[in-house]
Amino acid sequence: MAHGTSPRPLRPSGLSIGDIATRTGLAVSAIRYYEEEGLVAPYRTASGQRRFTRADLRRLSFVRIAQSLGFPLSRIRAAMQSLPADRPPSKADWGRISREFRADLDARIAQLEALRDKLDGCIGCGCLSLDSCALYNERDKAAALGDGPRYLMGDRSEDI
Amino acid sequence: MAHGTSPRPLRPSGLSIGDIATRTGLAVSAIRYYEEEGLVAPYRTASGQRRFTRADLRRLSFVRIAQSLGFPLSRIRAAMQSLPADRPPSKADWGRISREFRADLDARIAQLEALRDKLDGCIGCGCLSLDSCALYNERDKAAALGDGPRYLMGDRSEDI
DNA sequence: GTAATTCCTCAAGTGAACTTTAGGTCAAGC
DNA sequence: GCTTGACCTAAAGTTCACTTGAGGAATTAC
Repeated sequence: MAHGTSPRPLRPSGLSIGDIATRTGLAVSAIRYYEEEGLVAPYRTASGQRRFTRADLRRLSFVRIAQSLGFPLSRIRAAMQSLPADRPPSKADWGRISREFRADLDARIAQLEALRDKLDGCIGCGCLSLDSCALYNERDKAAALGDGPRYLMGDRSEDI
Repeated sequence: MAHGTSPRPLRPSGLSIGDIATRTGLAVSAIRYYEEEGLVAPYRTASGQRRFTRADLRRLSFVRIAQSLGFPLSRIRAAMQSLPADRPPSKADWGRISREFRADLDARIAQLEALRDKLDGCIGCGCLSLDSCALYNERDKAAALGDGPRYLMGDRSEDI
């Protein structure tokens, strides 16, 4: 920690990257990476050091939480782009994004449950080799989870 | 397809990698990769071409299904290592692995539901910035999902 | 018998989400 | 006033799960 034994109150000069790291549990290198990726935009001191506001702290906490829920950074960035740039986001702003993610999450859980039930009926009964097996043919259906292992979310609308 | 317009019956010589690819929906390159990773072990013809048995087809189908459920290859390999090497796996063998994955899946769904509910209570109410927020402090708890973004499964028992 | 496929290996590339390293600047504590 | 630690940038490395490409051999189709 840079500014003493406990992180100083945010005012007047904002938090350093080290302070933010300990507060959010993110690595310093991860925070720099998130800035590169446009997930957060700290201002700089005269000498070029990053300084973070309370709103930045919230953004980064949200990134961490959404990540732990399995959302890719691209999705998180997209959602956060709807946050206001001119004023600090309000409770309502965050609530809107939260509801968006909540809906995605519900869908993902439902999909997972459906597949789990097929797993019971299908692998459990040994029919894995049959061409009529529901799980086996899952790939043919529109409702299948993303078809690449890298896209667990199933929310990627681009090509592939 | 190598052996005619429709894939020939498995006997006497097994299926080629191309046949397996069309049957499982996997790419040829993916199947080669899975062999490298020890997930399947086809035999070879005199000239070095891969030939797959019915048991191999089942293994690869299982890999595809488990992948779509979000399990990493390392986990799938670990589970399949308990399959017998000397005889083709029985219905009971697959059933045991299936139950194992089903349990993991249930746990994952439960975790996701718990986090979703916290998302409601926590981000929804705007408390994201408070140090007492449950989601915010999720990382401190043993029950948290894997702490790296690459490990959505939370089933990785190694270091980190 | 030849052309078109399919197959082979090995090496390198891809994308996501970072970390690590190298080489330096700046600020805090004594 | 100097050392120590935190900070900076830029580039390269890491892991997972593959794909792509190069260069060549074997098989199949006509």
